[in-house]
Amino acid sequence: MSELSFEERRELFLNVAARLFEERGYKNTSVEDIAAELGFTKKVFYYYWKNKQEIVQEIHDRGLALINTQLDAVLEREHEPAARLDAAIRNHIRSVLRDRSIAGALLGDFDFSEETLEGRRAYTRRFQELVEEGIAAGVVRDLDPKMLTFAILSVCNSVGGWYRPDGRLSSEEIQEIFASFAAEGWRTSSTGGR
Amino acid sequence: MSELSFEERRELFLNVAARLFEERGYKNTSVEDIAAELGFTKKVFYYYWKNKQEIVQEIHDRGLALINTQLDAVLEREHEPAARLDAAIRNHIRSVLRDRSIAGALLGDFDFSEETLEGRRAYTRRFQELVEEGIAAGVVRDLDPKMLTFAILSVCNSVGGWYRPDGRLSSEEIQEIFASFAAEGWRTSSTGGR
DNA sequence: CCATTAATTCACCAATTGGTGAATTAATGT
DNA sequence: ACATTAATTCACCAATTGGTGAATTAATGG
Repeated sequence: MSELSFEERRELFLNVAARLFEERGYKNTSVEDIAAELGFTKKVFYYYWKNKQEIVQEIHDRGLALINTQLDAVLEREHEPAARLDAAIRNHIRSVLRDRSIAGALLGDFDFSEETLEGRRAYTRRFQELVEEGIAAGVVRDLDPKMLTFAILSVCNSVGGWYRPDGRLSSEEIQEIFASFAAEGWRTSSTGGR
Repeated sequence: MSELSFEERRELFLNVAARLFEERGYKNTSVEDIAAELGFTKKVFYYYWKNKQEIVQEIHDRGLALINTQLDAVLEREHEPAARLDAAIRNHIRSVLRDRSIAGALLGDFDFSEETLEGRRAYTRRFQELVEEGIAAGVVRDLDPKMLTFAILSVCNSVGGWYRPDGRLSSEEIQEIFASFAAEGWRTSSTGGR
């Protein structure tokens, strides 16, 4: 009758914690809050987790691993530089919209381990490489690659801050709008030329 | 010999608090930290301020008032819809780069009063109106105005998150890159037409 | 049934922190 | 000098919170 394994129970904590961190912020969520949400004393939390830092770390690491894996798959299918960057952007937005803990992880206010921060930097670097390849191929504007990468990622990340599944627009629509904005900006391309 | 008025002393606290909030975050800055930075006991803080909420509120409100005033001035000079939106964007980026407390205020994690939140919404609405005027005039792409406004502002705000005055690029360069990205996106305009 | 291990609770500690009351010192006008 | 007010300090409270030790209950295998 005891249905859940140790790992499954951990998963339970993980999901609840991710949701609460994202709703109230890391500092505003106590270990007791997390445990209480599952009907437990906070000591139970410490039975499954070493400390508060460990769980937020794991939320972050899983989110980053997921988005990286999906990016692998996406990039395998695209070969033209502009298409690759566009696909990476759409993958990022999609990930953030689907799994809110990813947004929380990427924007969070907690202090991560150096290792985790390096993971974040590595992901950013993947993007910057796509940008640089695009510039080299002449399909991406010749702006400072680092700044351009930051700008693109900030657009992608921002949707996580306010998107609600029951909102006016579907996640597909939002993805389309933001990816399109990142690619073309707000200005009407003067089709008349010049 | 006592050189500072009550108001001037308040200003002192205001500046220090703004800097600390922005460096460490609101929750991670104690009232004692703020007072200690000025060589005071924390009780002195409470001599000049009602509570912690009051000072963060005032930081936010001043920042918002400043950026609104500057936007007034900027918009008085521009009349063509595209130029107005572009000028508003540059004004926003410039403000965020110059006064770091504005970035902190716009991105902060504290819980604001309803009144303050309304101020924030009003500022966003000004932007959205510029976007809508641009769409009506055919100089801004016909994307969902609200989403487009969010996307633009998220780009503008993001610079506040990592800009350091002693960094590789000047604030003018950053402003140019981000405003340009917001307007045109990352994709090379295929000058070949189509 | 019993011994062992897994899971959970209770009561507590220590540190931090927002905030306060009462007393003390510095400045000021008269 | 002196009374008054402005400015500041000290000691403290109460609440929150991350984390722990010891005991207790539930599950399990022999």
